[in-house]
Amino acid sequence: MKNQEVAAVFSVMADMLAIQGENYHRIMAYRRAAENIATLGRPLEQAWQAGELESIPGIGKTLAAKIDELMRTGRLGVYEKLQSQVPAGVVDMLEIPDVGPKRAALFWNELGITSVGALEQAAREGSLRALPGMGARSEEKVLAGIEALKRRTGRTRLGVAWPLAHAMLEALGEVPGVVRAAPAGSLRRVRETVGDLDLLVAVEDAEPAGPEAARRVMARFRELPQVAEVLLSGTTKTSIRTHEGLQVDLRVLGSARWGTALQYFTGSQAHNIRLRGLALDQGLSLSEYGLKREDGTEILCASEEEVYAALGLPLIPPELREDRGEIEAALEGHLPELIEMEDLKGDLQFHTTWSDGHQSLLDMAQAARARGLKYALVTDHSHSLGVAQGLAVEDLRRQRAEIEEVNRRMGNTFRLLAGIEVEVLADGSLDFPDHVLAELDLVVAAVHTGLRQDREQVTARMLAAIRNPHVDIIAHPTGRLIGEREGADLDMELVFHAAADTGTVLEVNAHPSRLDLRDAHVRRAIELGVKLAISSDAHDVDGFAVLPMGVATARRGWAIAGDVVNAWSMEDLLGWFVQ
DNA sequence: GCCGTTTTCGGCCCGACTGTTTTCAGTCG
Repeated sequence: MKNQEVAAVFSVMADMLAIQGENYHRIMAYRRAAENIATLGRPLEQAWQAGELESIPGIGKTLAAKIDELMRTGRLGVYEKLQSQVPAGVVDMLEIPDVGPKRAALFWNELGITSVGALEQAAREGSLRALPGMGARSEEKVLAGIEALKRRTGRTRLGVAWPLAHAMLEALGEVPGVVRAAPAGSLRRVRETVGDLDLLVAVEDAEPAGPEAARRVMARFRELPQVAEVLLSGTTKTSIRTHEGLQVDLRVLGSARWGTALQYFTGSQAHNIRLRGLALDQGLSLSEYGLKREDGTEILCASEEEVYAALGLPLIPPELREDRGEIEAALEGHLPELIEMEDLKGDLQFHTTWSDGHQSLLDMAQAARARGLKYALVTDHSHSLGVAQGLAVEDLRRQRAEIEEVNRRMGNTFRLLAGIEVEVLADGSLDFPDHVLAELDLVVAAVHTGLRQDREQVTARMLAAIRNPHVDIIAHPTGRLIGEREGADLDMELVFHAAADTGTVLEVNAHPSRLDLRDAHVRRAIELGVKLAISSDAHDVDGFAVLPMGVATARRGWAIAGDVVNAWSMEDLLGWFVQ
């Protein structure tokens, strides 16, 4: 069984136990296990075979035994028993905003409702308002929630969420009395998709100017053009839904509490729970408003550094805050010195008008240099990728002459390297003969077609490309498009081992629709000794702007500059591939 | 159900907002 399948079983079990009114902490144990399995980065089956299940955080004897049963039989007795007790439609109701386990159980037990459709009908008939704790307003909210559920499009990609958040923050930043405005939540942790947006605004601390400014911020927020519906609005918190159906939560606090607030609203929830536990161990209670001692006195933190320092920890970068070992590493003083955008010295994939790019070699080279890069590898498509007007062998040689001309014009401030994004064909062979590839500085190989091949076939094809002595880098290894298309069904463990053996570099494609390798794969690849390239895949001069998202994805995978070949000097980079 | 240089039992983060309530439960993050 795959990680996602096991995680889904535990997640649904958590929902069912919640509906049955089970102990809250037992439910949380199932949720934590599901989360950790889903983001493990290596096959759970492998950990199972190695007898290492209990080394996974949140997996103890009981859950390890359940995983064992799932792996051996594909079934889980206690899960099937729960399924016979709690109808699937009742679990589905938890997807509705403002319907949690208590209300789902209420609707089911009191009115015999076992589906979202039946719930909608009951709400329309006015039968929910008579239930204990319910009323006409609550009934309306259930209906509105069902409507929102029907419109919902799932998680929003980073490339969409990021500009939206910054547009809203810019407007809020103009309100008089605002001191700071920043994104928090999964956007600040730079997850590849976000479920909602969390925005944080600090106003001046003075009375009554601060509270007045806070009211102005809330009013301005409710009236932003992106807002379709105000879900709730109080003095510190307002939630809205955009026309696209994305929920945006805004919190406003005094700037003296900025550190605890930013820390808290950045999350993740699992990270925060651990942090609050650490605080309690030291006789402190941590909230978004500050640290409280047992005698009730407060410690205010204006910066996140102060929050972590108060708990005896160094600042943990937002990208690591997922409770995947970062707190232990911080306690032991072993936090990695994560790669930073400033470390990048070059780019190892971009396109020009020679194939499907929109600008010339010279324009692209100048744009890359303007972003502080020292070198870039030209990687137009090879000819079999007809949709991208791929290059034929003779085009490649003419392009080489132009590359050399651009290099002469740019002098010693910048260097273009001659490369190609060569197609890996259906049988694992490459689109160009070896002697052509041998003429290039570096060769990037990519699979664009036949991604649906079965696991064995597509993995064999990828391994053939990795083992080809002319191939230096594998572009966007899985080929996934976030929210649109699953990647190829590759055996990533085999891919990583092969890449480590041959020294073949795997790309972290920085485009927000790809981010491929993804964060969990980055971490596993590094563990196995694989080197990475963070590449823009730019098709125009603005395309280099995505590089920070690639860097952030690498950081989420605990990458340091030494793991990333384009954080090295050009000499070191080229030297790596001659070995 | 997990977890432990204060514990193998007894803890397990903390607060805002809403609606239905005369003091709080449910949901959410």
